[in-house]
Amino acid sequence: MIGKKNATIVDVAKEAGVSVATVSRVVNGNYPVKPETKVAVSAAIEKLHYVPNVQARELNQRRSTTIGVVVPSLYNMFFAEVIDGIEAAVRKDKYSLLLNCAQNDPEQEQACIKALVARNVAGLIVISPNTQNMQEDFYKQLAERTPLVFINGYHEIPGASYVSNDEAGGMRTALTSLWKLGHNRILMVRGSHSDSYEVKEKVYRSFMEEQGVLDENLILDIGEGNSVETVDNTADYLLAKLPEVRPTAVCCCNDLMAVGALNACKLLDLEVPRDVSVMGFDNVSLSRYVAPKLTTMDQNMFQLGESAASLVVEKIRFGRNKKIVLGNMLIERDSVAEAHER
Amino acid sequence: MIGKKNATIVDVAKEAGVSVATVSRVVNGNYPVKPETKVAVSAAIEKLHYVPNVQARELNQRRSTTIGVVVPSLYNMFFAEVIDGIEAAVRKDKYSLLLNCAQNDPEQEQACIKALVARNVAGLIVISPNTQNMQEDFYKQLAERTPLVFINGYHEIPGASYVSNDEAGGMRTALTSLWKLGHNRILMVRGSHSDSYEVKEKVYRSFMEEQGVLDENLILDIGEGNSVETVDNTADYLLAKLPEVRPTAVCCCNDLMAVGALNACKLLDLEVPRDVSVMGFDNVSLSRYVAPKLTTMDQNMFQLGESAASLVVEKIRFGRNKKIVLGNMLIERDSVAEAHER
DNA sequence: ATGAAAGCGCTAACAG
DNA sequence: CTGTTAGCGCTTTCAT
Repeated sequence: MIGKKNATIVDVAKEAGVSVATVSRVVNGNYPVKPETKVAVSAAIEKLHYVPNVQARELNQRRSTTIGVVVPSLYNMFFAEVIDGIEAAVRKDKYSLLLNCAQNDPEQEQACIKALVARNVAGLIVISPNTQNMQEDFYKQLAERTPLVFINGYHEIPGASYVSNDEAGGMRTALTSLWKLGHNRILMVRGSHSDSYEVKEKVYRSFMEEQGVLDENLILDIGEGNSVETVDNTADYLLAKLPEVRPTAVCCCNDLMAVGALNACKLLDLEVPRDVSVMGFDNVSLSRYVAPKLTTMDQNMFQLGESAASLVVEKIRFGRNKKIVLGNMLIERDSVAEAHER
Repeated sequence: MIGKKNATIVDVAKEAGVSVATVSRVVNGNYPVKPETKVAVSAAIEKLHYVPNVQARELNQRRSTTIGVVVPSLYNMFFAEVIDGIEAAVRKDKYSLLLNCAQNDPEQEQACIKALVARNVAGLIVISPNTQNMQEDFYKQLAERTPLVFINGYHEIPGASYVSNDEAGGMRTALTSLWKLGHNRILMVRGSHSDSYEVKEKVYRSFMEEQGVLDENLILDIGEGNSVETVDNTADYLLAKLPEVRPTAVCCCNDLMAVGALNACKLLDLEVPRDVSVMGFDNVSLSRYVAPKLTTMDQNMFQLGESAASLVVEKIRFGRNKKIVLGNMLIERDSVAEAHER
């Protein structure tokens, strides 16, 4: 490395003609220091561009002010918006954010977390954890030593905190609203490897059973639900599925899939919502920009992130774990209408 | 904090009945260790769930394996996709990523960077730096002590590395293609506070001057270009501007603005591209999902991120700074067509 | 092949 | 009010 070496507290002490303890005191302002020495020290700090080494400080104090975040993907705006919320909240509490992307891969998810733990994070937030990892002992072990909060994770891990939207309730609301509009053949589109999909499918099944119309053919798993290809994959699947099962409505587990559904309909010359209704989930910004605008369940991502941040901090400071379930709301726009015969 | 205390190297040494040096050696595998002791140590590590403390290691070695990233906003998918590229590349080199969001605020941008420096990052990547900060001494000072790379930053800072798309070239290509289609009243839509906009406006001006049709009324600054409100703000501005200046085409500095333009046209009953053409910039995923699909300049965000990562690493390891300019390509979709009288 | 010890940059008693 | 010192968890000579 080229470049000037960073000044240390010792350099500053020498420059100012005081001890390192005094420098530390003026930096932290936690003990009285005579005004004139403070001035001298400040001058030295200024002159040498001294920046305290947080790593050293935290090592000494046996604490940490960084929190680790693991996302399955950055592709879905859902995650970006959640991260935004986390970042904003965490900043207020003077923590920094170490971000890792698991790329929808359970092993990489574990690797990310190990790396984060090695970096001595004060706590960990995992967004939409991989189902498989939740079933193994992995997270159980982890929760014993590191404050851990899941966003939209549903397996019970002792000691972990949770924040989620009421996805089950949201799904039921979505389904109910569709049903009331006369839709009796509702195709559910889901993805793989996340608990959220399981939760939603379960609600779908019980709702449909209640109505006495559960049809296994009306559940479609399009695979990875948060990748660059999700929209196009969904459209591809639906190109075959739609003519085959002729649903009156398509109820999707996220907005990416819903946009894929929109595109498939366009290709099949089905007009949305006249010929078929499309329901989204999440209410990412994208849902307002497509045509027709998506009717979708809002997940309030920013708040999801904020809440998660406050829960890690609470766990870090007081050892308390908690569960927060945020309500969600149906955003009615233009992709859902009354069912028609066709 | 509740929870078990993390084991340290000392605990492991005791458990295995060896010295800390030996434990260090088996952890790092950098010195010969007798097989049986290695086994004993490994067992102790396993038993105590020992994870080496990276902070302590790095303090000792006076190095760092974390790199800091500053984005102005997470709202525009442009940034998410760039971060994705950085994350993937950085991971390969065993670095971790400390993410900070400046929320489009120059002061917060500085605060982010200071926090990152205090955390002893090995290097820094700043995406779309704030124009104002680039003009002050701030980055100049910084570059003297910390490896620094800008993504789409244009002020010359000695010692910094740069990666950008050829935004000037891209703008010219976009304009040329519009011009060839007969558009002679091209409204340019830009944002504030980023060098990118300046670069593009400059190209716009000289291009229009060359054609002898430069009209100050045809340059519109919609303010913040990467916020939640960008799309709607743009639409609002355009609702007034479009009837007033009656352009044949709208050339936008990013896709968010272009989507806003699309929405404004819809509201004004202008059909795109029949009545007016809309040109985007970036080619974020969004641009494929709106209707009509955006014709736009691809910026290849992932590669932008990857390249930036490789440049920081190069600067960290060898002290070399470099400039990379990636080419970009016009993606012709459905929002641009020949100019019509109207 | 292994241990003892110094020291990375910092804070926090403790002693003046 | 200020200086001295121990030690955070780790790596790395230097001995053995």
